[in-house]
Order: sequence, then structure tokens, then C-alpha cells
Amino acid sequence: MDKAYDHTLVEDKIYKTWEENGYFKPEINPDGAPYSIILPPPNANAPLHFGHAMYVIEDVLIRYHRMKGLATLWVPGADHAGTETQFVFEKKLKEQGKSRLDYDRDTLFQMIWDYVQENRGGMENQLRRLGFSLDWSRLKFTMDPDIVKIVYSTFEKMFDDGLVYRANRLVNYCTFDGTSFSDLEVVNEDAQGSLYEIKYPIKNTSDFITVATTRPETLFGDVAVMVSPDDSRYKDLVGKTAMIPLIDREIPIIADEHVDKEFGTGAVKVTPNHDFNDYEVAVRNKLPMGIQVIGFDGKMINTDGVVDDLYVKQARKATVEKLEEKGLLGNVVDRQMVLRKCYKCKNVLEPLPKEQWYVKMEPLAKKAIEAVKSGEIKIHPQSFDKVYFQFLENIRDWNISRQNVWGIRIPAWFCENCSNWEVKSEGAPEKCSKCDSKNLVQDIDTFDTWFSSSQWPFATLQTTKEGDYEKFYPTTVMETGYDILRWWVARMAMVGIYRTEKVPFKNVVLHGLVNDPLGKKMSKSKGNVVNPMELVDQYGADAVRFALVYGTALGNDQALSYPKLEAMRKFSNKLWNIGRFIEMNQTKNLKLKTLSIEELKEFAKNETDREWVNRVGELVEVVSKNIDDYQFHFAADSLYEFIWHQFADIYVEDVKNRIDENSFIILYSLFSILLKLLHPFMPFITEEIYQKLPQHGESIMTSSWLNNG
RNA sequence: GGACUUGUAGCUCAGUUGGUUAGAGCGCAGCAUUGACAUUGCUGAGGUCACAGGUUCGAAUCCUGUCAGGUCCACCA
Repeated sequence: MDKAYDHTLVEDKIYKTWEENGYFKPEINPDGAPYSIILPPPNANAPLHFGHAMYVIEDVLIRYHRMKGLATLWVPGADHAGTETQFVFEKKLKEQGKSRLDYDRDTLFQMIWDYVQENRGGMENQLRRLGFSLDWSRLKFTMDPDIVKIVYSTFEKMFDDGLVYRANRLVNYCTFDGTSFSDLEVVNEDAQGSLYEIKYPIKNTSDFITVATTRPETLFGDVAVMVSPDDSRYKDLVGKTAMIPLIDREIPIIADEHVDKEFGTGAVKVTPNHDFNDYEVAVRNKLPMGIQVIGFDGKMINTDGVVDDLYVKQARKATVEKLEEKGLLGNVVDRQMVLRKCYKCKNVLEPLPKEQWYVKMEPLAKKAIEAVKSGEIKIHPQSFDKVYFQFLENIRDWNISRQNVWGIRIPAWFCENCSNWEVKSEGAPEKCSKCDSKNLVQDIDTFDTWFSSSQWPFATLQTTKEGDYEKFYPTTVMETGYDILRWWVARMAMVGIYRTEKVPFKNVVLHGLVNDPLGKKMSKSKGNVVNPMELVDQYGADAVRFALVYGTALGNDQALSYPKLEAMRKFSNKLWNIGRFIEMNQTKNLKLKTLSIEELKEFAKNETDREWVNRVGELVEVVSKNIDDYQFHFAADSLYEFIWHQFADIYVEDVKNRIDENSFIILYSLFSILLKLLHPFMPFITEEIYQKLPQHGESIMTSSWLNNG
């Protein structure tokens, strides 16, 4: 063995051997009980970030259970990531001076498809470089035809069950990305704005009613002015007619509970097409919805020529100026307000009326809540179950339509003759089931990516290999970052239970975020993103893996620590040199032979040796228990402290001075056991040492956790 | 407004059902060693465990409150 461990000579070579020998497949333990994890599918076209490197936790679980003899299956996959990918692709187009609007739907889709196919391999090889023992023979992509088929059948079933419906409501619409979003994709941001007072003339009088608004440009879509029912100032005006300034359209003055008489002027304009609250007010008071005055391209429409074709921001300025000219503008005061922004492009979202597909969530949520309350699904750490319940208990219906081209197209057809919607999972319907018309047009929208990913556990297992679903579903563990508990985990629970009548996973294990060395969230815009692969190059995959697990309790965020990475690199070197010490002594004609803990208890005659046999025996228990309890940092900490500061510093130093045939066999046996205990965390170096020393099996990966060999 | 989470050594963090003298890595000081160790070993300094109460034989740990950071949810136009 070389004097120092060099990971660059080891890792790729070993991974290749593992993969070629089929060690990642559950079939290597054909008689074992099933243990399964579905990898949260990374975005197919993007390189991995540190969140993905945290999947090391899954590899620890898989490798540990594989060594315990279970039939372990870890299914890799890739996500088409609709909005994300189209966003990235459009940015590329923009660099070439193009936009999505320059292409027809099919061409654009094909371009993105090619782009994603080109990039897919990169992400997959990065998962390999991290040493993840994924069964690549079962690799799935969210756009595989068999997956799409399942997604379609779920949609059709939901439609038939009345859980999917089409409704014309206000949606969160991004006029830059050209699509609507669900409530989860809205980012609320505090901002400084202005509250404008605007005078609305009262019909047939010279009086005004003054409303306060942050959005003067939407007044063209007003359908009423409202006041609080118990506001004495306006009592006489309720029931009268006001005139919308600049266009002199007549609207009623109404009273509604929604109004806070202390706020602003106590009078509010009602614009149902451009404000969520106003929409509800209109429904409640049976008011008309009025006209849409902001288009889907972000430009004003239907303003009787006053500000038509101006973008919202310009329109606001222009409207205020025109109001001022006419003497209809009152005070303008600064106002702290909340802007609802697009999570992706950070522009302000417009509430706009649009017909979309919705999933009725309440019945689904009920069962998902029950699954956790009954303990059928366990969340680790448990404190996150509150977030889960909070989301599901207050859930609103889910808008699953996206106007992205990149995505799974919704299998719904509109009858242009009778306005009926046909939903068919297996190909276009020949004719309308209501009126027999053949004039059917498919919805151009695609599914929210999370709609397909909500089906991932059963969709993958139903399409990997014959018998997988029966054997491995429900999966044992779903491990992911806590940041997508609501986006993904809760939705998988709901849709999984709906489709399979079983929970999709028995345990949810949530890890924290990896922040930059200063503890700040890594983000491209801040420019503080560290590529995990560079650290793998520098420190080795084992050191990176161990550093991510060591010293951080499950579910807690961690700051990336270079000193810790360096410490773990040194730890691997320490391990290497214990191996080297053994190898060197072996050349002094000492026999290498490995015994199990039980055998060693018989074999060890002197008291010191017996004590160390017992201590290693205890460590086996501690590490096993901590992995069983998802307390990975305890396991890692115990291993680090014992191997270095007990085994190497004390035991090896002691044996050194009294080495003989028997003590050497004990030393070597104990070391072999330590290598195995460490293997789930540091797979490459433990394999390399294991194979450098004789009397071992062909791979530590497939060796037994408790029995030696 | 509601919820969650964090506050422990100079820095980054562990601290498991409350239980001797509160730990690790890095950093710092001193000594030793070229050995299995591109080093390592030994010794040491460094902590009012955010603050204030309370429960207890005993609190970093449990309870209440305060302060500070972070995150999420819901929000008055």
C-alpha cells in the first residue's frame, strides 16, 4: 500500500467494478426482506448541488441494510422539471437573441427535449461519483412513456371520481414566464409601495367618495366601491352610484364586512379580475366580475384607450398622472406592502382570470393526515409533522395546469361544438361523448411538474421490473430536504394513497440545507454556490460524504466547512495507514485471518484483547442502533472517535509492542469489522483497503454486517 | 398575526429518556516524534451553555417569560 491514500486512483475504478458486478441490484440478496428507497429525482438537465449530495444519507441506509442481508432497492431517476428547465432554456435562447415566442409549440418542445437529453448523463455520473449505490438498471425519467401513461391514468381517474375539475378563477400568473402557478410557488416579499387616494364622483352630484388603493391602474376593471357596513361616514352613500374616474363608468357603492373602516379612507375599489379578495367580495355580493384590464402579456387592455398597451408599471404612473390632471387624485402616502412574486423569475405575479384544471384536495388530504396520525407514516425528525399537518389541514385546491410547453401535456380535449371536456388517458377520443362532434381540440397546457412527481414512488416501481411493485411498495424510506415537505412529500402521500390505497413510504426522513461557509443560503444570484463535485475532486467522495453527515443532527441546516472536509480527508488517511500497518506486519510472516466478534470472544486469551473485542462489539451495536434511529451523526461521531482516538491511538500502539500470531489475528479481525461499520459512510476507501488485505470476500459491499468474511 | 427552528469554546457544530469534571473538528500554547501516518502523538489554555424566573436531590437538557438570528404560513385594499 502507498504511504498516503489517494482517492483519485481509487474511486472511479471501484464504482465501475461494483456496477459491473451488479452489486447495486436487490437480486444480490434474493432471500432478504425488501428494503426500498426511491431517490428524489434530480432535475435531468442540471448539475447536482449540495442538496443532492445529502442523499448520502440514503446511501448509508441502503448500504447498511444491504450488508444486513436485505433485498435493498434504491431507484434512480430524473425529473423533467417543467418550469425550471424551460426557464433555463429560455435564458439560453435570450443569450442568442431569441425567445420562446419565436418557435411553435412542437419545435420548442423538441429543442428542449434535445437539450435535456444532452445534459442528462452529467447528473447521473455525478451521482456515481458520490458513490451512490443506485440500481441503474432501473433508472426512470418522468417523461418515460410508461410513466406518462400512469400520470394520465391518475388524471383520468381523478376526473371520473370528480376530484379533478375545470374552473375559471383568478390564478397566480407570471406574465414573464407566461404561465400560472400554484399557491406554493408564490413568494411573498415585503416592499415599499404607495397608497393612492382616488376620488370617485357620485353620480348626479358634485360629491366624491375617496377610495384608497395601491393599484390605481386596475380601476378600469372596477365593479363597485365598497365601505364597511357600520361606517357612519358612508352610510348614506351605500346604494348610490359612483363613477369610475377617467372612463365615467357607473358602479354601485356597496357595504361589505371585508372593509376595515380604520384603514385608508374606509372606502375600497372592487376589482374582481385582478385581486383575490375582491374576487371573493364579488362572488359574495353577486357582483359581475367586470372586465379584464391586464392581459396575459402584462400589458393593459380594455381601458377605453386611456392606458392601453402600456405595461402595468407604466400604466400605474400614467393613470396617476391623468387622475392628477383631472383633480381626482388625493393624498399619496408611503405604504409597506407585500408583493406576490414568481419564485422563479422574481417578477410580480398578476392575479388574472383563467380557466384551469384543479384537483380537489380535501378528501386526499384527510387520508394523508390520518396516515401520519396513525403512525403508518413516520416523519423524522418528528417536529416536521406540524408543518405537514399545517399544510394539509388548510389546503386549497391545486391548480395543476401550466402554460409551459416543456412538460407532460394534459390529456383533455375540448369539444368546440358543445364545450364539453373529454379526458382520456389512452389517446385522443374520436368524438365528443355528449354531442358526437369530432371537433375536439386538446388542451395545450401541461401538468405542474409536481403533479407527476407526486406519483413517483408507485409510478417508478410499477414500471421498473416485473414484481418490483408487489415486493417493494410501499417503500421503506423517503429521504429528502425539509424544504420540499409540502411541495412533494405531502403530495406524494395524498396521491399515493389515492392511487394505491397504501402509503407510498413508511418513513419520511428529512435533512437540512447545506449553506455556504458563512451560513448563508447558496444561490446563483449571490454567487456563493459551491459545486459539490469540485470538493469530491479535492477531498474525495468519502471525505465529502462523511463531512456532510458528521456533526449535524438530522433536519438541521449546516454551513459548508472546509476545516471539516480537511479533517475527514485526514481521517481517511488515518484509516489507510492502519491498513498499511497491518499489511506491513503481515509480511513478517504473521497470518491474516478474520474472525467474527463471537469467535473473537473465544479466541482472545489476554485481558486487553478481550476488552477491545468487547469495545468493538459495543460499537457495532451503537452504530447499528444509530442508523436504525436515523441518528447518522451519532453513528459517524462514534466511528470517528473510536477508530482514531481509541483503536489507532491506544490499541494499535499497544499491540505494536507485543505483536504475535494471535494478537495479530485479533487486530486484523477487529479492523475488518471497523471497515465494515464505516463502509456505508465511506464506501470507496473501505472497499479499497478491504481488497488490499487478504482473507476477505470479493467486496466489502456485499459482505455481512455481523458475520466476518 | 400564527407556527417552526436556532442561540453551547475564537470559528463551525454535537450533546440521545434530566445524572460525575459540558465534548469534537479547526484555530491557539507547550513538549515529543520521522514512526503505519504529506505527519502524528501527548499535555494545556479557552465555556456565567443568550438572559430572567420556575420545577427537581440534581437542568445545557423540562416549564414560563424576555432578547436575538433564521425559516415557513397567513395577511388590510
